[in-house]
Amino acid sequence: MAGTDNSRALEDWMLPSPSPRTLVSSFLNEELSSAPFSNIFGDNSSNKHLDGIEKSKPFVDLSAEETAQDMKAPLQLESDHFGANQKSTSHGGLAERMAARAGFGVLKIDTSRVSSSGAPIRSPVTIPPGVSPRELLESPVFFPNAIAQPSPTTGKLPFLTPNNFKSTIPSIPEKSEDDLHEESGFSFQPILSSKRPTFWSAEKGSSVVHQTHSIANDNQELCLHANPTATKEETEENLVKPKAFDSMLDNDHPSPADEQEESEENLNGEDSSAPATGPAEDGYNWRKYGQKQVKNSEHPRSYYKCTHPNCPVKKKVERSQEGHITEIVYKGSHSHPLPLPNCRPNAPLSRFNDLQADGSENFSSKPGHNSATSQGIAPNGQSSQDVHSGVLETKLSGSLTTTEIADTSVMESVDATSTLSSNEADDMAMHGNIPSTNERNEEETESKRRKMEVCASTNIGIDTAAMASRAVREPRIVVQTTSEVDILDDGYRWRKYGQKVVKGNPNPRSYYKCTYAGCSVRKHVERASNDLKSVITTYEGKHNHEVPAARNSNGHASSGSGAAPQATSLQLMPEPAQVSIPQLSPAVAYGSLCLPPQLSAASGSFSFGMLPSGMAVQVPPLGTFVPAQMPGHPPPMQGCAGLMLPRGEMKVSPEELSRLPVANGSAAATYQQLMGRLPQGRQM
DNA sequence: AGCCTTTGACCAGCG
DNA sequence: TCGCTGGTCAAAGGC
Repeated sequence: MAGTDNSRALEDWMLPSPSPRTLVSSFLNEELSSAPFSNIFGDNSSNKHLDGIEKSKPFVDLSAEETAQDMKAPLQLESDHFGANQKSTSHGGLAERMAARAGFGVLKIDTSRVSSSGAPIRSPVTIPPGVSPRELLESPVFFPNAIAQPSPTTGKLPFLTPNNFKSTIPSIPEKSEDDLHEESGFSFQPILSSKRPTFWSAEKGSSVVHQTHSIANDNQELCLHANPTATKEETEENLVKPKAFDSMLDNDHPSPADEQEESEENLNGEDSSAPATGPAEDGYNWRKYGQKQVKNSEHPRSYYKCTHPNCPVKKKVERSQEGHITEIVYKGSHSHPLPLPNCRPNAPLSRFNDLQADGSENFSSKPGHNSATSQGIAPNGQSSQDVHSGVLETKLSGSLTTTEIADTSVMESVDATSTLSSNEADDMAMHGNIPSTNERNEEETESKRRKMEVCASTNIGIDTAAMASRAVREPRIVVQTTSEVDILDDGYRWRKYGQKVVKGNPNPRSYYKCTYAGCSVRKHVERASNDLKSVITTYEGKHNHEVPAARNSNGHASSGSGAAPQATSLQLMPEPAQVSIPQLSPAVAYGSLCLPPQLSAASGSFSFGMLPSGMAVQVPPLGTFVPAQMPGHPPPMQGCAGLMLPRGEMKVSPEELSRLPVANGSAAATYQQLMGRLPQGRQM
């Protein structure tokens, strides 16, 4: 079909673009993070986001004939999605509201540190001192697929592997735009991340940032925000954190779990001042249209609709009197990309301040995830799920289960935490058929899961009550992808210690332990009983270590797991074996055009931008250049390294740009060429 | 002024 | 057909 390629291309490229933040994070180290990121950006970059939105409609160059396999897919990079002035006005409440709206935890950014610097943040994209680039790096936005999701257990970004891309992307059905809109499945991308402060986090320390992308059917809404200046209500999304689950929907009262988390953070020396209050949002705008007390529930149920025109997505939220979210059920699939705070109509720029303060992210974010669609590869439905573009840094204070089946995503809370303390039991169960705690929990959770699966919708349930009662317990996270992917390759190293067939699923379940010394994280992987292409991975526990160094194409761990690499240690690693850019989400494509970070590292600051609107450029193959692995950081997104230029900053004609050697992997050369065109003062 | 929340009433599905 | 229940509508008020 002639339209197939275009559709694919559209689908791929229309996906939510990675946040510049994420791009930056891919190559920044912690040292750099302390530098005033805003220095790089000129005033020009600020306050242009709105304008950029209008101009960026042709986000995707459909004229490109390259197929997804071509590695030459034209990419029109959008720039000016960055927010305007960054003002750390509101530090709390916004995130909470966002969380409530989106049903996700809100990333909280310690803006206090930012403000303390005394330097006004002008750059649309800024990384507050103290904010580790890791968070940026962990941004799910970078993940073209579910596999690329941050580890459910740690929130770290998983290492993107060619296999993942190859295995998932091809499975993405080609859809017309109409189809995308008609998709009713729920895309969900629960991403739990570490407690570390994230780029977006504005609240004290906080915690978990979840970032996802929504499909970008509507380019107009596909605005990238580097600027945390968003309005309160607009920033509350995309962030999914278990903690937030407790506090979603304007919960002003931290749950015991939250408190526990904070305590843990304190112990860890991490900023825990972040209030546990506030709802988490997924980046979408919700309008409450009803509330009522439902039978058999001690908690009132609130009904929300996505405020986007013609968007059928609804969600139900139940929360306890204490404000704890007890259940969130999503229905439908967003027919639009995640509305970014500064992209929203009528959204005052001043509100961005709140966004930043709250650390909410701006990118898409639909709960739900799946290998193919998460991170914006596919908009909706089976193969395409909305992606949460928001950064989610999560405090895993509760149990969380995510299940996706076909176009249905289900996330429900499960009492699986008890299994965390019974690893031995699991072992016994493995070898002696003794029901492990897992399995015991499984039964009770299974019914819930099935119940939710029955609904052709995405459900997110958070049993906050259970969470409260098990405040300290580790969460159990179940992620079911709709594509056949090697979900095992999540960046961590696992040792298989058993396999068995569990009740209700003819497919054997494989049990794995994290091979890291002292790490008790386990997971089991099985295919869905009703969908051979779906893989359900259940994680238990949280990694007490960082994601192991990324492995190169040969399967060997890359260097960098030891000493902290400098931001300038960007490595050019031709990896022909890797998936070509066209097979990746726009996020990757963006990253491919990013410029080498080391050039910006000299000044201790960095910035990024995007290519001028209307430009379609060829992107280098994935892996053309890869930032060095940073200790304690997830493997950098391959192909994502660099500096992006604010739109308008770079005066390069499409013709010239197309000739830039980015396609052959010469990112540095590209960078230099581009930088040479930048106005003085913009360069690093 | 516009958006959102609240809240009581209404509607629809189901047993 | 009726009652129950969940879901939705829409007016009113707040922000």
